[in-house]
Amino acid sequence: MEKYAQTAKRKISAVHVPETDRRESQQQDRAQQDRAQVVRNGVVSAILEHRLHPGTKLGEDDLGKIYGVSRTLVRLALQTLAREGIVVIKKNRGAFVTRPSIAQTKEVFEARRLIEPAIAARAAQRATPAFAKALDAHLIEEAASLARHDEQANIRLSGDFHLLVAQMSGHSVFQSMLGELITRSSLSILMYKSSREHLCGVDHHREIADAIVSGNGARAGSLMVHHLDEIEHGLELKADSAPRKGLERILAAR
Amino acid sequence: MEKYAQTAKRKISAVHVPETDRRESQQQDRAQQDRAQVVRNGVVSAILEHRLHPGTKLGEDDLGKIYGVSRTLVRLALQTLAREGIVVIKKNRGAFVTRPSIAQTKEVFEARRLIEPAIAARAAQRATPAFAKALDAHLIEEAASLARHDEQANIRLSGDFHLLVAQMSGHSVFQSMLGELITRSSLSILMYKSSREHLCGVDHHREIADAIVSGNGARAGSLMVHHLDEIEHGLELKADSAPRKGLERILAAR
DNA sequence: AAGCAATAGATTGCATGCAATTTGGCGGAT
DNA sequence: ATCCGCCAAATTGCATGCAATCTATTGCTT
Repeated sequence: MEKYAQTAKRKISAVHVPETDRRESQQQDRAQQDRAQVVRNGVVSAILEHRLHPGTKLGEDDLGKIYGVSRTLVRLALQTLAREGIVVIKKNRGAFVTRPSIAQTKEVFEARRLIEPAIAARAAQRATPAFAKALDAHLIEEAASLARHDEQANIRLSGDFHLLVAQMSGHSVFQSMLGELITRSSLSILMYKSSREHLCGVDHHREIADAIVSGNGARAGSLMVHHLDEIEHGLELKADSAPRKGLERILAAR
Repeated sequence: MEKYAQTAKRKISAVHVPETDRRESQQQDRAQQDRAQVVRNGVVSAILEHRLHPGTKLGEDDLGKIYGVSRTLVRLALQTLAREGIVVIKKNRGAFVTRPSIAQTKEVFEARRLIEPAIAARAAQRATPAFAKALDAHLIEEAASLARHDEQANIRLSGDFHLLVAQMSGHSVFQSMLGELITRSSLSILMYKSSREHLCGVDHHREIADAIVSGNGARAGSLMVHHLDEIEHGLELKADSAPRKGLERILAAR
């Protein structure tokens, strides 16, 4: 439990975006200082890669030891995560990985169904060869992760696709909103995914990308909604199977 | 500069909402501890009431002295404000009240035009007598503030109306998103409002409320879009008159 | 034996202190 | 006279320490 690679949002930032856009989004990110971000990203990665489960307690000292930083920075990271809805801080109790309720999960997907079509449509309007290339490169990588059955990579790349589209939209507000929603979605998926077929193929993404590149915003939007619907319907959002957490979940499944 | 009343979101919380909703939104808020929130609210109020202007530096020691808390808590509040987009933190430089650019302002309003109709429609679906009463009470208060030419109160109440509708929607994700957008809108309005007629009458709000109470979601949504359009068009978002900030900009333009 | 109370341990909340970085002023060189 | 570089004051970045709160174990009482 000593090395937590921080690979989230790794290659996303390598994509070229117009100068004004980049300046703005950077401006926002500069709000967080470096080392706290490392902790935050580490936790997010760990969650996305199933190393950390909903309900797990994140002690300040524990994290501090792992990352070699003081509790001050851990606290800061935890605070950020709390604002993103990834972690819940209970007063005098500590921080815990959020265990999204069914209602919360539905809310997150509803929000995505509202925002993402708009994002996709905007991206289609602004499509350029450079963007097309970036999309293509991403889809190839995504397909590769799927081919080699690298679930962890695929989960991350799957989210990155949506983030990439958001970046193409050139709308920093939508972009940051979607960032939060995607992470929260991942948590929900992690918690409620039906045991069978959890990985959505790359086909949807491919279709959406095509629509965007060809400038067909309306089609991109409706495809996006459909895609999100499929993801949500792939979850078992029933009250009975609901909050299966850490160890119990695995044990209870047998 | 000694007493910063913290009246933001004051009566909002007095509105009755279904138990499940309240529990969830509280759960989120508990992430911030009390005293840091006091600082945060104080700054927000100060901004909304024109006591603090875009570009102003918010020194840690200064705020700490004013509110009687240590820099640790000030830092936390500043961090929160930064995430909300109200403040920009420059590394090793300090925190400054955000000076929203024209592009950012447009983005914020675009986001609101997307989200708020959906919120209004949802609110209309869930309309209950209790909610109707809350809306009515709010509109009366808003009209009163307008009648006595209390601009500060009106600015705050005007934002609170939208927040109230969001609360009625029972959608905590939309609610928190809108909270941020509204505060940022206020900043933009503060910066770009045309010198003449800045206060939008209470008429729009009244119409929207009526549509919601009568359960007409579609109408509530379109009225909302129209309302937001009017607000945005009331701003002077032209590059020339744009960021009338300190002196640098004006001088640099020559 | 079960339930309650008190104490000990652990963990978070917050403040303060020290190191690092930036800013503004001062002096010297061109 | 202007520009460049250096030094000092101020401010933020971060870590540590102490107090407050919660949890859990132990022991006592009924």
